[in-house]
Amino acid sequence: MVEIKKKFKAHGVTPSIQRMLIYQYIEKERNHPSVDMIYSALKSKAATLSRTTVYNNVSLFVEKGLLIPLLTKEAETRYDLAEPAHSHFVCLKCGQIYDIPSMRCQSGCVPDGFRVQNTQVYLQGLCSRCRNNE
Amino acid sequence: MVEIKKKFKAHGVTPSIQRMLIYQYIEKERNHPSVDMIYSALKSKAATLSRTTVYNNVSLFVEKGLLIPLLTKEAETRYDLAEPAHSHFVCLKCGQIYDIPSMRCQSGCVPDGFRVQNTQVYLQGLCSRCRNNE
DNA sequence: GTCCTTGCAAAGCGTTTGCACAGAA
DNA sequence: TTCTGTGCAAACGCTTTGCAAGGAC
Repeated sequence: MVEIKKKFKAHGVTPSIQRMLIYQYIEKERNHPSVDMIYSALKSKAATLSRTTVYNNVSLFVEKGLLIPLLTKEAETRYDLAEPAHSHFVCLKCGQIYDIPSMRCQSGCVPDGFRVQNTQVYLQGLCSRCRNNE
Repeated sequence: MVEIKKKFKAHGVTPSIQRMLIYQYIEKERNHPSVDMIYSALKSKAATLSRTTVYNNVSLFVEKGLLIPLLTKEAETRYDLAEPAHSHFVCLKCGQIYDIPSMRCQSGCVPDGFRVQNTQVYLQGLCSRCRNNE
């Protein structure tokens, strides 16, 4: 918890009980959760927690650079720690999202005058579990 | 139109007037359109066209491998030609999506037993127009 | 006739917004 | 008090679904 407060301070986020719980959940579970996954997991610990608060705070975390929203085709947006940078493998069968080492791509692909700020790489295919169950 | 019919046949899509118009629009405009962009552009040419038909057919095109849905954080899903494979640059300021050459990433990043079927790379930053207007 | 396609209308669902209350400084 | 954070309820908007009518074969 002390670590989380430090991280909040470094990113200009004032702590609250709800914020701590939400961030702690994401950092601990590493399951690329949706708002509803966070809400469902935490409402037993914080009975009055509302979905709105989860929405408010994951948006704040994204704005402050603590989280990134993952680009998926699912209806629900899923979130992940912004640091350290890494790429993702999405299983087309079970939908599981796996963290993989950050992939670097060669430069020179962008037209003159464009400035790249960040890169998101999504590998799509079958994970080993789903291949074994085929 | 004859070309489109050939392409449809090669992908197992039976032609209809609506399907031809929709695919022709995407192929010609190259603007990574949303369903609504397609619908708005075509309803003058086909007065009875419905949004449902556009939804039905872009989904069919995706299923048959003619289109891919782009991974974006916008509310509306946007679509692009599946072939030839290429990557995308998304301007964080104006939202414009640019096609860029397909970026290849080095192998060995995926755990054993995983099979990669395709890769989607999104570069995010500022396009030259937005940089000049800063 | 059968089967596929179209398209209107309504429902579904994740997300956002309005607003009032609570809590900290 | 003043400002920030919380959370209920309602609204919003993209998408999906139900279903009936039209068209091809």
